[in-house]
Amino acid sequence: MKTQPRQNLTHQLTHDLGFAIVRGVYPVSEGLPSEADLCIKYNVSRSATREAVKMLSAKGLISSRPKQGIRVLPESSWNMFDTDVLRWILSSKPSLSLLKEFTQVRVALEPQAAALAAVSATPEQLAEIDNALARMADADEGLDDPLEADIAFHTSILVASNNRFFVQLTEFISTALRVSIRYTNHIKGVPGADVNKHADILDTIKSGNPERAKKAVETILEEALELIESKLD
Amino acid sequence: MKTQPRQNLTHQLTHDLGFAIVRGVYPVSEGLPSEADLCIKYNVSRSATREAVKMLSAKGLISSRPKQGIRVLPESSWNMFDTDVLRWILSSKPSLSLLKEFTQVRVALEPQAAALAAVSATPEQLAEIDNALARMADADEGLDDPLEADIAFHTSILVASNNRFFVQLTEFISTALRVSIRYTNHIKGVPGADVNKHADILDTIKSGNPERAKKAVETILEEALELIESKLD
DNA sequence: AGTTCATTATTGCTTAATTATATATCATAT
DNA sequence: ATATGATATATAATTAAGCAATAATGAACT
Repeated sequence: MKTQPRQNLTHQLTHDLGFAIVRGVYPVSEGLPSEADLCIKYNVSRSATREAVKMLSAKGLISSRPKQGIRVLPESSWNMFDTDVLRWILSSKPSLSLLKEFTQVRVALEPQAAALAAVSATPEQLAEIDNALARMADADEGLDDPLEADIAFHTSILVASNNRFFVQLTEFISTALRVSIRYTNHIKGVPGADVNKHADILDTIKSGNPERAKKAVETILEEALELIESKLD
Repeated sequence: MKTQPRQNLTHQLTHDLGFAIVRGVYPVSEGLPSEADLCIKYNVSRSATREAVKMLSAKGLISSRPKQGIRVLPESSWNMFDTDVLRWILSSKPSLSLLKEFTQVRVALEPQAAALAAVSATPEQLAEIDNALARMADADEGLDDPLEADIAFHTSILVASNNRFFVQLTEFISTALRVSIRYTNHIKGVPGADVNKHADILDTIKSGNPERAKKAVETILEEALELIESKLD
């Protein structure tokens, strides 16, 4: 794992430490090296270290108190809906069971988002979904990236829900999807997604029928979930 | 809004700035005062300021670059699943439409979590839900806090889903629920929740029937949603 | 054995100086 | 006039060094 330089030292260090923590380099509820030791180890100043520590504690990975030192918090308090944290987790321990759990979340969220979109999407938002669908069709011809087109389709529905929480989840979904889709397509043995089924989803949303929209998304996601679960046994 | 002193200066400043940003004191995509000005305004050192800025940027509220200064990011990039951010938002602009959106998220998540719990909850986890239900009953007699008992019930189901993402959402749900339940009970004119309906949920989970568990939770949440929507017109 | 007190490791906080990096300004050349 | 490029400037980035506050540990004293 090469760690290409980030925008600045603090971010670089935040990334390095965060990734190390997620990888389990430092035992949970045990200690990281002290600030002073981290300075030496990473050859940076105390301030840079402290700023990185503060960022990681803002993301729920660690806590730091005088004399006690810096402690890794239990996984349950890590903010997995922070895309940095999620990326670190996915790139260090991309387990199949985590993909299953992620897909279970999608099964909960995306059908509901589609139902809301069916009721409240603006013409511009519908055009955006349409556009993503066109990209998926292009991708079938090798004219676009199938992965990114697929992601764009699903996130554009979240945006069209006009619910701030769902909109906020676009980053989360697309981050995990970037790993998940690649995997499911791989085990299906196909390079891209089924454009027709995605077109169905858009139709139901356009027709303004929340129940049908919900069902259409549910169908496609349950399929993905079953595919993953079948590999888990 | 009194700002009681937090555990330390940096956290205090993070809270003050975060709350001010969410309240809209600093125009979005415009600038906060420069680090130097913030030092003067809050009478703290440069390092304390920088650490607070780093924490807020870790939560997606701001970005900071040389010459450009510190900018408030658009709301869509605020990490609303961070409990600090959520609390700031709820205590500064607790709008009814935000409660509606939150409840829509609950409608998506909690039925699915209950379905998973029906399939995979351990005896200890079931006991935990049971315990929360008992607290709700006690609260009916004035022997416990109805709000906290209700929250405990709903979060214990999330935990029993044995899905890391749902478990992670307990903090999010309970933070928003603390505002939401108080409001819905207020407009219903009752002090606590309907214990019988909650007991039904536990029964369906215990019986191991995911579909019925899902339906049971859906029912109770759709009710809450309709209540809120009826007040929005 | 328990309580108090000193020791000590570690983070918390301040100050100050230097460096890097964007942005804007202005001069120059086309 | 309009690009182009050099220069200035504002701002964060980074380092350094020291003192303060805090909490865990162990020692001393009932």
